[in-house]
Amino acid sequence: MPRTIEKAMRVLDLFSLECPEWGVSEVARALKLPKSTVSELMSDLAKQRLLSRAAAKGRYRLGWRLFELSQTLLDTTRFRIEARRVMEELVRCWQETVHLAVLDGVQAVYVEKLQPTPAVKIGISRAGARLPAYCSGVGKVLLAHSEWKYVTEQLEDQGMPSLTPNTVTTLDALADELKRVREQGYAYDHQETLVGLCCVAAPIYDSRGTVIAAISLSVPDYRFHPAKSKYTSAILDAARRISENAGHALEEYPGY
Amino acid sequence: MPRTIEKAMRVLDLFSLECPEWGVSEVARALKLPKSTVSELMSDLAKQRLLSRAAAKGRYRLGWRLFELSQTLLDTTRFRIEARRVMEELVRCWQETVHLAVLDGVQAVYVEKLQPTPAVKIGISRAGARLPAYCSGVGKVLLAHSEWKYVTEQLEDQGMPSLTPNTVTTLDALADELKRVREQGYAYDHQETLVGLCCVAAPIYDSRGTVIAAISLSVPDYRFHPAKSKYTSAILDAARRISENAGHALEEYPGY
DNA sequence: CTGGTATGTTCGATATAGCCGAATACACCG
DNA sequence: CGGTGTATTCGGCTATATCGAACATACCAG
Repeated sequence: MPRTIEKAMRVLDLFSLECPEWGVSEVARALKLPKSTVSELMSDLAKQRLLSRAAAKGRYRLGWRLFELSQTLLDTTRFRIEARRVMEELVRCWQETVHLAVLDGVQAVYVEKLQPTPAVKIGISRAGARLPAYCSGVGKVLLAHSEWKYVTEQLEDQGMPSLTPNTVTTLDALADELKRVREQGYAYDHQETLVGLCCVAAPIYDSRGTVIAAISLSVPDYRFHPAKSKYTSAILDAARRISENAGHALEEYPGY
Repeated sequence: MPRTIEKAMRVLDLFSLECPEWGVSEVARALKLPKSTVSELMSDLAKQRLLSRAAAKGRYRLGWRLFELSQTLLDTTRFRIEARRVMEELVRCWQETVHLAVLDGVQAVYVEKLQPTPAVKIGISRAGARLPAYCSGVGKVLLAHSEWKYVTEQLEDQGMPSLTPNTVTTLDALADELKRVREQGYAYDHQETLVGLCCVAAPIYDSRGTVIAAISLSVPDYRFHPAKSKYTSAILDAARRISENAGHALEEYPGY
């Protein structure tokens, strides 16, 4: 179990929107490691272009090799192109925010976020953001179709802190909820991530019938309830079209 | 000098558009390393979410952590938003391919590529692609404004293979060319990357007057020469607008 | 022009941590 | 069922990452 990789990731994880630049000493302080260790580690990360620095002894930024690798990841994620097309249509039609997410461990990673043009920004979500899956619509859809044994293990380790009063915070409650999600073929999020915000989310299947992603509509509370069923069928239809394009034969699966 | 990082990158670099999935044995064979070593390394990369695998013992794909990190890189690259706006305008106006690139070492990395809608695809370039800088328009612009000492060192190591008969292949010729680029404030690429393709490229400055990126128009040979000067002033104008938006006071620099 | 306190890098002895071969386990195929 | 192909586990060896001290710079205030 190469600890070097882990340490390297702890360094990379420091870089964020708020703190996009880090010096050796700052990192050493933040991670409580000797400066010398950090200096060598970061210089090597820079050699591999995972980090870059403007001046020869200046502070570091994230390196373009990350973008490179990320692009080959995206370019080999087939459903993304069709998903984007359908998402654009959804936004145009409903004037609400649409998310596309994949499961990574027990966390949902937003692959794409589309908003009605010059809208009020919703919450903190952005493409590339990572969020515990148990407390969002897309997340619950993804968990519902993954191995329960693994999910419990992970969540027992990581805990289930509540983001709002409505967040599911026990494994039992989550098991019930996921069962419902599987049966009905979609998931609601009633202000579980953010107070005042509701979502409907539906699974995207590939040709083997595996759930590979989830798509959701996010709508402010007051606008959501009156038209709940309309939003639901809209997101189901969108998910179905993306799945079909990915080669999925739909008839056999629930919710359609 | 942590060799672990280097090895990890050698693994990640195997993943490409053509080969997006790798098993442990395949990687071991490709890198001529013991399976056991590779197994542990890749399993750890997966723990850090730099790799992911569908099944518990299946083949690996690139992991979403890469996308996550890449997004914070992009989101902290300020000039990108304005650059994209200007690029869209360029494409609409000239109906030609536009590239945005940054320098990484002595290689150019394409940050963005825009094409006239359903056009013939130009060459192999795509966002996220990496290309030796000495043989492209954007590359020469970027090299022209970076430290010559470092450039020579690197190019002596890496060599300067020619991609077309027109490629600059000696340091002396490159020095001359870069001098010209600095003086005139833009660079031409006359079929140096790809036979039949020409470019004009111009530098993008930040508020401190540092060149942070380059933008280019790529035009088929036969269309380029008749309208060379039009394309040139178009790309200069675009670069100027992006630079200004990035806080650059333009008057003091050549080429404008 | 100091002395003080930041910064980042270099070095070498130390012990840790990653490495590799052999053994294990599982899948698939004829 | 043996014969391939996967991938993982184990443990001993040694290479290798680590850490503190020393060394460079740079900056600021007295």
